[in-house]
Order: sequence, then structure tokens, then C-alpha cells
Amino acid sequence: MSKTRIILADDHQVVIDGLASLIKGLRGFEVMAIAKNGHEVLDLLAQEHPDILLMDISMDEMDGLEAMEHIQKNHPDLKVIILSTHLSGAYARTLLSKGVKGYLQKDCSQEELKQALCDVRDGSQYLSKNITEVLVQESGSIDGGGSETPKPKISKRELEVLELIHEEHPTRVIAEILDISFHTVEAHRRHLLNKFGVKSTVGLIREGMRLGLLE
Amino acid sequence: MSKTRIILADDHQVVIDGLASLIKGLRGFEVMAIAKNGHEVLDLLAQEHPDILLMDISMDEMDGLEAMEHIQKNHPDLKVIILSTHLSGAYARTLLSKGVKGYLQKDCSQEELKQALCDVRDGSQYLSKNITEVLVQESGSIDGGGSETPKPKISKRELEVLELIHEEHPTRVIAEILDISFHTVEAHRRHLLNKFGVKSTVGLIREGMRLGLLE
DNA sequence: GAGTGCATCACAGAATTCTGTAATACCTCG
DNA sequence: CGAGGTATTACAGAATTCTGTGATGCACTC
Repeated sequence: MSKTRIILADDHQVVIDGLASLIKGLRGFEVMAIAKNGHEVLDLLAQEHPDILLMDISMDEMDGLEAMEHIQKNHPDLKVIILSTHLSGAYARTLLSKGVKGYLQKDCSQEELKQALCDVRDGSQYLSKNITEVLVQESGSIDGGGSETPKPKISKRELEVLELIHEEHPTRVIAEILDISFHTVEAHRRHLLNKFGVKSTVGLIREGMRLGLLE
Repeated sequence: MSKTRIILADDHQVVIDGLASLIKGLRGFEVMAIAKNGHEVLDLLAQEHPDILLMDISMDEMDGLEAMEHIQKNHPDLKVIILSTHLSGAYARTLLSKGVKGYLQKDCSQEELKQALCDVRDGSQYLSKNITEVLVQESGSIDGGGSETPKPKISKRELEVLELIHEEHPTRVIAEILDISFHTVEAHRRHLLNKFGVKSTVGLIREGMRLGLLE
């Protein structure tokens, strides 16, 4: 039986090296390539045909969620395991709805990683115990549906405004920088508040940073 | 020659496993123990006597900076290499002033890690190329001195207020929750603004999250 | 071509945060 | 014990953000 070929995607070299070393110790698996962001993943997939993609959700250029949308369209057979830093039920749910096969927290044990790789290779799904608990808990809430909005779609202009807010500029200054009216900036702020589902600028910064939109 | 013994400290199991695997591949080094936070590091040091401590700066319970202060007092001969996620000149400068021997970014290459371990073992200092550049740049700025305040000391009460601000509560509500007056909360907010060196609540959240004080 | 989302502008009042200034009291460290 | 840090309270005015409401034009899609 030939080895199961894996592509690693993470923007931290140490994580890449670490995972590569771990996988080298597992029989039946091999790392065929690595990627530092979503773009590189898609580029690689255009040429190579791995069995499993082990991918961080939060990467610089193009994050895991965005990459998954392309993958679902163009490489539906690829088995994807997500590596997440923090626990988010909504995030996990959305990713799973996009065809992700495994969901691991980064602070999982070596054994858990191995289990996940084996399970997914053999066609089943693997969710870390923690994330399963969160999903179970959250499923007993208000909204029966399955489609949350973990990463709302932010327009280019809105993102510019968000970044300037993040830099502590008041509305007046942001308006000057972008050369638009004060009212327009306030409108963008309002739209951002709605999209993020938060009450104040504080929530905007918090969620923006959590989602990796802001540094 | 006996092997150089290393303690690893990081709150992400994957990083621990990764580093352990990498080090296993290096001749002359061995991982003698691991720790998940600053407390565990200090506990370990009370019993074991490693040659090198390879430690993340941002850990949950007690971070690297706080741990370093204890280490400098009680284990001045221990060689410490800091693993940092993001680049901060001020942070690096403070840590170096506390006796840190090496400073590596987490996205460094495997070779760089090896080089750092060897250099530090042999008694010299190792700084990643990137951080060196940042230090050089920043040294040509206003303040000639060497002691910045990268992670200001926040009192318990201030941290409580900060966390409630982070949860988007207005001052009035925070006052109710903590059962103190509106004015007191505003005073805490003001002190936080000064300590963080920021202009607005936005900066508070941003820096609080960057420094790992907030989730 | 109607609908949808985006970007733009506008006004006004309410709510909140920021700044300046002060003062009291407790605790700890030297 | 004094000095310094922390926690507390207080007031007032300026600045900023938030909310409600409405409107226009453009591009893209169904």
C-alpha cells in the first residue's frame, strides 16, 4: 500500500517543522508539500494531488475558510483536517458544512493527531473531543438552523475603515484619510457593527482580531 | 561529552511535540522535561537542573516575562531562549535585559533553531535576524534608555475592568457589576489608557489582546 | 429590469468615552 | 514612618460614538 500523502499549511515555520517531524514518525503517511497561506495551498493543489490537507484556519494571506470554499468547488475529494488555535463552535460548524473532515485544536496531543489522520484517511470524520462538546452545547441554543456567520463578508471599504479604527483614529480623521465624508465613515462603522453582531467599537476590534482580520 | 539538557515551555502541545521531535534529531541535545506555563517552569527548575530553557513568551498562567524575573533571581546560570510569535523590539529588549540568551521567532527555520541552540550552549548569544533588525531600527528613536514597558503591570482591579470593557459593557454597567462607582471605573479606564500608552478604548482592547491579557 | 449589496452623503439627539483636576484611604516596602 | 502604588470617589465639559431615519447612484446578478 502506498503512503497517504499530506500537504501541510500553516504560516508558522515551527508548526510546519513540528508537524512534519511528527508525521515522519507515523507509518503510512508522508508530507508531500507545505504551504504558508491559502494562496499557496490552492497553487499546490493545481499541480499535486495529495490525500489529506492539514491546514491552520488562521493564515495571513488567505485563511482556511476562504481556501475551503475554493477547495470544495475544485477539489471535492480532498480530505481536509483543520488545525485551530481556539475553540469556536460557530467556526467549526461553518467549516464542517464546507466539507472539512477533521477538526483539531492545536493543543491536541500527538496521539490525537495520529488518530485524526488515520480516521480521515479511512474515510471517517474526526472531531476533537473539545470541539464536539462545544458543538453539542451550542446546538441547544436559540437558532435551530445550521448556518451561522462566523466570518461575515466585509467589503473592501469596510475593511479599510475597520483597520483605521483599529489604529485608534477618530471618525473625523478616518474621513480625511480616505477622503470621504464623516457620515460615510459612520455608516461603514454601523454596517460593521451589524455584520459582526456587536454593540460597540470594542466588539469590532475584538472580533476583528479574533477572526484574523486585524493584527 | 554528555548531552545538553533542555526544558521546553509552551502552552501548545503541538509546538511542544514539534520542538521535541526536532531536538531529537539534533546530536548533543535532549529534552529532559516540558512545561505548559511559567508556574510549571519554576516548579521544574526547583528540582531539575537543565542547561537550556526554550520558552514561549506568551503563556496562559504565568508568561515568559514574569517567569524570567524569577529565573534571573534564582537560576542566573540557566540559559534561556525565548520563542516569540510576533516581533516586538521593546519586548525583546526587556527580555534581554533580564538575561535572556536567545530570541527566536516561531516562524524561524529548523536550521535557525539548531544554530540558536548551539550558540547558546557554547556561551554566546543568538538573536534571530529579524529581531536584530527591529532592535537596530528602534534604537535610533527618541529614548536612549533601555527599559521600555512592553507589558505594563496591571493591577487586579484594572484587569477586571479591562475584561469587562472587552465584553462591551459600558462604564455604568461595569460599575454595577463590580459594585463600585461610575467614577472609579472611569479612573481605572484612565489608568489603563496611560499604562498601555494608547489613546482610546480601541487601543486598550488591541494591546490587551496582543499581550495575551484578553482572549 | 428588478433586486441586492456596496459606497456615498445627511442630520440630530442620546449615550458613552475622554480629559482635567482633586481628594481620601489603605497597604506595602524600604 | 514616609513614599509610592492602588482603589476609591467626585464634577464638568469636550469629544466621540451610537442610533434612528432617509436618500442617491452604481455595479452585478437572477
